Parts: sequence; C-alpha cells; structure tokens
Amino acid sequence: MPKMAQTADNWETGCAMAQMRIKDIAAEAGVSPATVSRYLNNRPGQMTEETRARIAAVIERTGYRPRAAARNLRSSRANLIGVILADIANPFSSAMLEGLSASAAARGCSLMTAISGNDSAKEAESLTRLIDAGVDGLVVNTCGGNDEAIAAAAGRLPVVLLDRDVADGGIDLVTSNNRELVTGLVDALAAAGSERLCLLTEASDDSPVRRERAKAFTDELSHRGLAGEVVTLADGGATGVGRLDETIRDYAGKKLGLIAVNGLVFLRLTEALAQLGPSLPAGLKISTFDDYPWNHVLFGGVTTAAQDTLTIAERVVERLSERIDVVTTTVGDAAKLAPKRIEIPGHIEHRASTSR
Amino acid sequence: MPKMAQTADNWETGCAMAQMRIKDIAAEAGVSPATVSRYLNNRPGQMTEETRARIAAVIERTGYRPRAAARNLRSSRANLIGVILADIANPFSSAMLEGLSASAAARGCSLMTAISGNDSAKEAESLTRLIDAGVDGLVVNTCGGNDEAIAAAAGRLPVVLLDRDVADGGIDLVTSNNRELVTGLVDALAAAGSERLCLLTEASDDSPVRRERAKAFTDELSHRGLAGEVVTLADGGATGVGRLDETIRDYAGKKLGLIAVNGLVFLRLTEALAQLGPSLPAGLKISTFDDYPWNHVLFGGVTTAAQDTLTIAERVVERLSERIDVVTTTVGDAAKLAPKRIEIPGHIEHRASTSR
DNA sequence: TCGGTTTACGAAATCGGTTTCGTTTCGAGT
DNA sequence: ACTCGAAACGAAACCGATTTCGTAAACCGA
Repeated sequence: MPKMAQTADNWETGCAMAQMRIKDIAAEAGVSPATVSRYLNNRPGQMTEETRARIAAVIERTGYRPRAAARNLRSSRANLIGVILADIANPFSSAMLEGLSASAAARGCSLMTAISGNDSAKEAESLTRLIDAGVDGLVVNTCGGNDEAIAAAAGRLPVVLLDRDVADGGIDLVTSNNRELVTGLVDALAAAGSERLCLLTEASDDSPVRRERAKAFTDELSHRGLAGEVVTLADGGATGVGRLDETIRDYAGKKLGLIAVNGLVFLRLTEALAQLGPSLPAGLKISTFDDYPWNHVLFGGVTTAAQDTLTIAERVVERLSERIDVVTTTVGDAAKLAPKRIEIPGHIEHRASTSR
Repeated sequence: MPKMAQTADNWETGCAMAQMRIKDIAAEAGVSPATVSRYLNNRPGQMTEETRARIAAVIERTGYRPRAAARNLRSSRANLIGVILADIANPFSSAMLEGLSASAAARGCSLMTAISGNDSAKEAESLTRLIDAGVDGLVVNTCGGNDEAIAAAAGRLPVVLLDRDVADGGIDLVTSNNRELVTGLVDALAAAGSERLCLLTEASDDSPVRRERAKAFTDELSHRGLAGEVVTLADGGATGVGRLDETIRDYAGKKLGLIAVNGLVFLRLTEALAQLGPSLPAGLKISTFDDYPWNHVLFGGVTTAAQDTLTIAERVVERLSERIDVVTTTVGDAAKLAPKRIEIPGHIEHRASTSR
C-alpha cells in the first residue's frame, strides 16, 4: 500500500493538526523541504526575497517549530552542553550554574545538568548518561575519583573542567586565580595586625583547589616571614589537636588571623565561634573564600575572597564552544586545540572582620 | 553509485572505527537490527537466551551505545525533563534541583535546566527553548508574569508547577503545606511568649506562595485572638512606616515575634538586626521559612520552617512521569489526568531564637 | 545572440535507530 | 504424522529534518 496521504490538511481549519512537518510547510509555501530547511538555517544568500517572505509567512501563521530530534540526528549536533556539578548546595556552584545557563543561552545552547553530590559513583554515572544523551560538550566540576573516566570522556568529546583539575592534565581548565586571592587575604589579615595566620581546611577535601590554595598560603607565609600553618579539621569541628573552638580560644589574644579555605569550612568556623559568643574574640581576625550572602552580615561583615563566577562561566562556555566548533568542522584529529589553563582574577571584599 | 561499504571493519583492529551503528552490531552478532533493538529495549520475552547472549557479548566488546537522537526521533520520546528555576541563589531551589536530578536519574531521565533569574522575559524564552529542545515534560518554578504562556505550554505537553501556582489553575502543582508551617511557627513564637506577631514580606514579591502564607498567618492570628499584622518591606530594608531596624527597636521589649516569609526577607531582617548589635534584643523572637545552613548558627540558631525538598522533588517527577506516560500511551485527549494539587508537609526546626 | 557562470531551487539520499508486519521455526495436542 | 498457535526473528517502512547533487533559469560580458 502506498504511503497514506500526509496530514497537510489543517488548512484554514481549527482541526487537530497533529504536528506540522517541514514537508507541510514546504507544500503550503509551494516550495521544497530543502528550501524551507535553507530558510530555517539561513544558509548564505540563496533564495529570492519573495520566496523567503512566503516561507516566513507560512511559518509565522502555523507556528511551526522544527523537531530537534530529527535535526540532531542528521546534523549530529544537539546544541546541548552537559554540566556535572559536585555540590549544588555551594553558592559557588549555583552562581556558576546561573552563569553557564546565561552564556549557553546566548549561544543558542541549552544546559543538561547532573548533580553528583560529591559522590564519585554518581559522577561516573552522570558522565555516561550525559554523553549517551548526546551532549556536544561537557563542563565538569568534579568531586574527584574519576580521573581516568573524565580523561577518557575528554578523548571522545570536548570537555572543560570547572574550578577543579584532574590528575590527567591535558584537559582545559577554567579557575579563579587562587594564588592572587590567597595573597589578598593574607594582605588583609596582616594589615589588620594578625601576627600568626592559619588556613583552615578539611580532611575530607583533598581537591586540587584546596592544595593549590594551601601551597599558595605557605609560600606566601615564608615569602613574608610570617608565622602560621595550614590547619586541617577532622570531622565534627575537631582540629588535629582538639576541638576547633578550644583551639581558637587558646589562640585568642595572640593576634590570630584565620582563612577558611571554602564556604563549607567557614560554616564550621562560624559554628565554632558561636560557642564563644556572638562577636569575635579580641584580636581574632577572620576571612574566607566564597561570597555567601551571609558574609555581609556575620560578625558585622566577613572579609571574603570572591570569585568572578560570571566571567568564569562565560569563559567556560566560550572555550567549550571553540572546541565543539573544531570537532564538528575539522575532519582529522590534527588540528586539535592545545589544552589551556585559564585563570580568572577574583577580588577581595574587605569587611569588618579584618578591620583594625 | 551504490552505497559505500558500511564501516563494520573495526573487527579485531585498533583502527579508527568512526562509531558503531546498530546495523554493525547486528551484523557482527549475526542477527537483524530489529533484534538488537528488541534487546536494547528489552522487549517482553522475545529472543532465545543464546541470541541474547551473543548480542550482549558484541555490545560489551564494542562498547556500543545507541545514538539518542535517532532513538528520540523515531519514538518521539527523549527521556528528558525540562526545569525552569526562578532563583537558583535560593537554597530552596538548589536543594530542589538536586532532588529533581536524583529522582529523574532514578527513572532514567536527564534534566535540562534553565534559570530565569526572576526575569519574566527570560522565563518565556526558556519555556520555548526547552520545548523546542524536545523535553518530554516541564517543571516550572515560575517567577510570575507568564501565566498564559505557561498555560499554553501545559496544553502542549505535561507541566508540573513547583511551589508556585499560576493564575490559570488547571495545572498540577506540588508545594509545601504552607498553612501547616505557618501554624507551626506561630505556635513556636507564642510558646516563646511573643504577644505581638509580624509576618515580614517584601513588596516586590507578590507570588501566590507569599499570599498563601500571609493568608494563613492572618487566619491563624484571628483564630487565636493574637495581635499582629503582615508587614511589607519596601526596598532597602524600609518598612511601610520607616526603617526596619527602627521599627524593631520601637517594638523591642514589647514581646514581638517575627516570621520572615522566606530566606531573602530573613537575610534583610538579619542585616537590620545587625545594626542593633550582635545578639537579639530582649523580648524579640524570630523565625523564618527556608532552612539555610546559616540558620543553625545565626543568633545561636533560628527557628525555621523547613520544606521537605527531597519529597517535593520526588513527587514532582513522579507526577510528571505519570502525565508523560499518559501522553505517549493514550491516543485521544479523553483520558487526561485531572489537575492535582499536591501538598507536602514540612517541619519546624525549633532553635534558640524562639526559646523562652 | 550565444557560450559560460552564477543563482535559486527540487529530488532523493541520508542520519541511526524503532516498529510493523510477515515468515519461519518450534512444540504441543490428537 | 499432522495441524495449529505461539515464539523468534528479518525485511522494510518510518520518524523529520539536513545535505548533496543536479538542473533550469537568470545573468553577463563579448
């Protein structure tokens, strides 16, 4: 039996036209599907102004929208960016997501997101799911533990790392200039009169970011000849040598300056300080990475190393787009872009917690 | 010219096999593509155990993954859920995203997200973009101003509203049981000895959630015969009759109890209180919606109406899946599910800010 | 007016799966 | 042994766009 009459019969009727196909539009405009396709993707120059107008009119009138699945199949491009986020509870991540969303939208791309919740297994699963779903490229804010899998993925499609590096090397990375930020915080604390500096970190966090900040911190100390150390918190607010609040009390009055290596650590610091009373002990100065909204308010304002999330997001998408374009354009593997490390400067919000 | 020999020539060679197609798998397993397809979608019973094993082996060995675009095209299903979030900075939203991500993943779906940033225009744009991208259904946490567009979308594909209703009615909605939560907070404040209660809201927020909470609040007051009112903050922390901090100072000592209608308002309340000093004025009790991590810490702990984000997310996805199944199964519009309003109970975290 | 380019457009192949429908095979019942 | 129904599987249509390739028309300089 020959193919059933194609449903182009919604003409001037309020009937149940299931869904317009490019074929129907073509028929109604009196042109071929190929021409309509050319119109949709506004291919260079081709096409009479008159034809163009006729097609435009039909599309306008029918409210036709091309089916993405069909388009993707043929062009093997989905205008889709996959994003894997380690910890969405972190305001850094949510700000990033908002930025990525905006930057992607500006390029006509959508975001497909997965939240790993700092779980390596979930991260691995997200990786394959997003790839299977046909994303054009991947933004990964890894929680660690999947270095080979991520490297493998980077071999199959464009990948840009966000904020956190993986062992492999060889993959694009966009991050804040952590060294500069550490220097800024040390400056602030030193200017506030602190004579002994501590960088507070967490045992469970062994990310490259943490390591980078710790390295920058110790370098900075020795460079300036300042006393200080990196203090690692065990679970539950305990430091290596006891409870955090006790440690702080012991130090109090000795012109101690503290840096929380990230928002999570800062939260725990705040909890510990709350044990001691509503305001900062005399002589204690504090500062932190990550600009939570509450940083304005706590202790009259906490000096913060703020990352430029919008710029980071923009650069991530930009870089990823470059790679995607290369992949869909180039034939061989020869012309691949060399992996790049992009550092975005942040800035220090000077607030009351480091005032003299 | 006849079709070029299909690239099934990666056999036992480490060569550049572009990408396996179902056809290649079929050939290598000595079966037809149809059978492989049946295997992939494990269609009921069909297929010898032996055939199944042979196909499995080939897929395992080649690492074949079916192309999503092709699958979507034919089955007109993408296993994709679109999510539009009004304000990702709100921890409620990020928690929700995490929950949605998990629930969707459990059903083999991915999430396509758009952040409207409380911008109606962006929201509208996201709406069409996600639909064009071919999502099977939509979760909308609207910022308002697009009621008709959302209603129209709900006419074309499954839509579930998250936390915020739209004028139209007739669309599924999952939300917290706000009335119960308001009652809980009023209970807590009353038990703490507050004699005059205020619900703090914001002028710019005219969402149904806010209205619902306000209504519940006034109802509760009159029901108990308590004094109090809804206070709307203008921009910059000013109330209708002056600055928020002044207003609070005036009230202080008069056994005032405060409820912030959401996390944003609470942030402003905290800022205002910070003007007055590090701890709560005597006699002032406070509480808020939305369980930010800092609520544990501020003022020794702030009594909070916490929403059960995980359950909300789960129910949203569940409901959406139901609708999606109906759409892809049923032919006519007859068997459509009636719109439903689902309320998820939350709970009150009792903390120091409402202790006696 | 005529050969030679462009330019506008259509026919048909194609992307890679899924699905329908028909055929063959197998086993059970008598 | 024969019939009949179910189970296993294959051939080919199909989903709805894009893209290649070819052709007819328009343009253009000599």
